Amino acid sequence: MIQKYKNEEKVLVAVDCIIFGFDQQDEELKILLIKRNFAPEKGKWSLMGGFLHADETLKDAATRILHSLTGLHNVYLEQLKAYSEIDRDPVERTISVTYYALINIEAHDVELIKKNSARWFKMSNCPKLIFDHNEMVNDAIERLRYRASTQPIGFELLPVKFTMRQLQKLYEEIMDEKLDKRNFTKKINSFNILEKLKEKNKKSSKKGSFLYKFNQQKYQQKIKNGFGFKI
Amino acid sequence: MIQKYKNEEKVLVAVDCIIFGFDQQDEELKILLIKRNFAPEKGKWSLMGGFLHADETLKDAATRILHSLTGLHNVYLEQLKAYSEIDRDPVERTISVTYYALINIEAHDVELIKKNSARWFKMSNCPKLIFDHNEMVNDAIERLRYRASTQPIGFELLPVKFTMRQLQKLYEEIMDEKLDKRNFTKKINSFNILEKLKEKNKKSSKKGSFLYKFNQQKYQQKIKNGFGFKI
DNA sequence: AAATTAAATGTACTTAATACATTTATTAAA
DNA sequence: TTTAATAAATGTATTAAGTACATTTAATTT
Repeated sequence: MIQKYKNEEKVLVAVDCIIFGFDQQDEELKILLIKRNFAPEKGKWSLMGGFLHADETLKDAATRILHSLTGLHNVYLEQLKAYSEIDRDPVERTISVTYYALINIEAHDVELIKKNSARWFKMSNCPKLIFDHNEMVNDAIERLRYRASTQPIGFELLPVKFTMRQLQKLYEEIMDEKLDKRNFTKKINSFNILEKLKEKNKKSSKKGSFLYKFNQQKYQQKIKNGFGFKI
Repeated sequence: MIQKYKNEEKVLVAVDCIIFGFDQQDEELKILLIKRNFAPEKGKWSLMGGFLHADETLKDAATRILHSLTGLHNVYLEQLKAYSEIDRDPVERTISVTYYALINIEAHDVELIKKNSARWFKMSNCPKLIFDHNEMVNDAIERLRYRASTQPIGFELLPVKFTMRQLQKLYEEIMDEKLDKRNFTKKINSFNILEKLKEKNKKSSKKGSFLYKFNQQKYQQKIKNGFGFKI
């Protein structure tokens, strides 16, 4: 039998989730925050988080935490970074590993969110958060931008059928810059990951705009092989 | 007084370092590995690592570990990722956070390395490592490639004065592809981060090749603002 | 004087990025 | 039924960046 490691100090490990959603009503990128209901910083806004259990990986923990807030399974999750400043949590020494999640904002469980006193906030209007959570959010949006410029983003954040305008607005929100419609369309089409449907969405204009959906296979291919998105 | 978190499980947190160096003799990218001198897996090759202490951040720990092996201070370090599979360390549940380091291979303390039974290995000839360390190395080289394509690399890995050939070989090693000499020179010059010196390095040819050094200020500027390196 | 070595150098071609304005389909109101 | 309103759909010319490619040059050694 191998001896255990001796005299080594164990620490608390937390997992915090930066949950992104794209609100199709007002075409804005949002994050889901909870109102902390215990001391310290009770009543302040915070990322959804929890402690790592002995029998789960970090991703397991992130999945569990996300499910407990949104009711969602099979969510896109990517590990971001470990935060370890000694006093980042004033209660006790805790390091935190962050994950960011991309979810379809229409699909989550509204009741659960209420129960957890959670709310969607515009990214551009993110409140002051507890501890180092604002830094986490900033790091997450930076990573999301990187991902959106190297792999397709959208399937996780949009409904199954969507318009070219919605996709463009999503990219504009992520990149935080206006894009040219014609160049955007040209670029997206060149990736050959969309299927144009015969249906139109008539909500936005008299003319209506055609709906698209992702070609799953080609989309997954692009995720694997990547692309250079620059416009 | 705020209560401590109760009933939460603490875990061991390790830090493992992927230490890159560029060997100017044989113009190869190498990593520094140690021969593990305790069970389990005694005698096997491993990344240099250690446990996180209560009074230090993860980066502090990485710095300490790196210093204990190389004698170097002020080394370039970047956090990579946390690894948390339950049985990744068979002794006891341990999560590990990796950092990669870029060092000038000529500058380290050779005695210390010997004492730690460490050795430089060609990246392309990395041996089988313990636990999930090979995965860590693969993730590290991927990140290094990303960094080399968005920010200048070189200052950390090359001597103060170097030839254009050395810089090109370094990039070729990192990217694992041959580059065209004229296009490489053109590109690097367009970044305007080098100063051409009057001196020549006569070792490599009869004609000799001019030495360059980085313009510190412009180099740091590029690190902040980034560039697109693609050849 | 000739041979050797790697360094230094430029151009034409192809591809990708950018800037930019008009017409069209449909519905609702006059 | 005509007109007004709305956002959608669409193409081209220009500029910038990436790629492919071969010869001459400086210095040293034989």
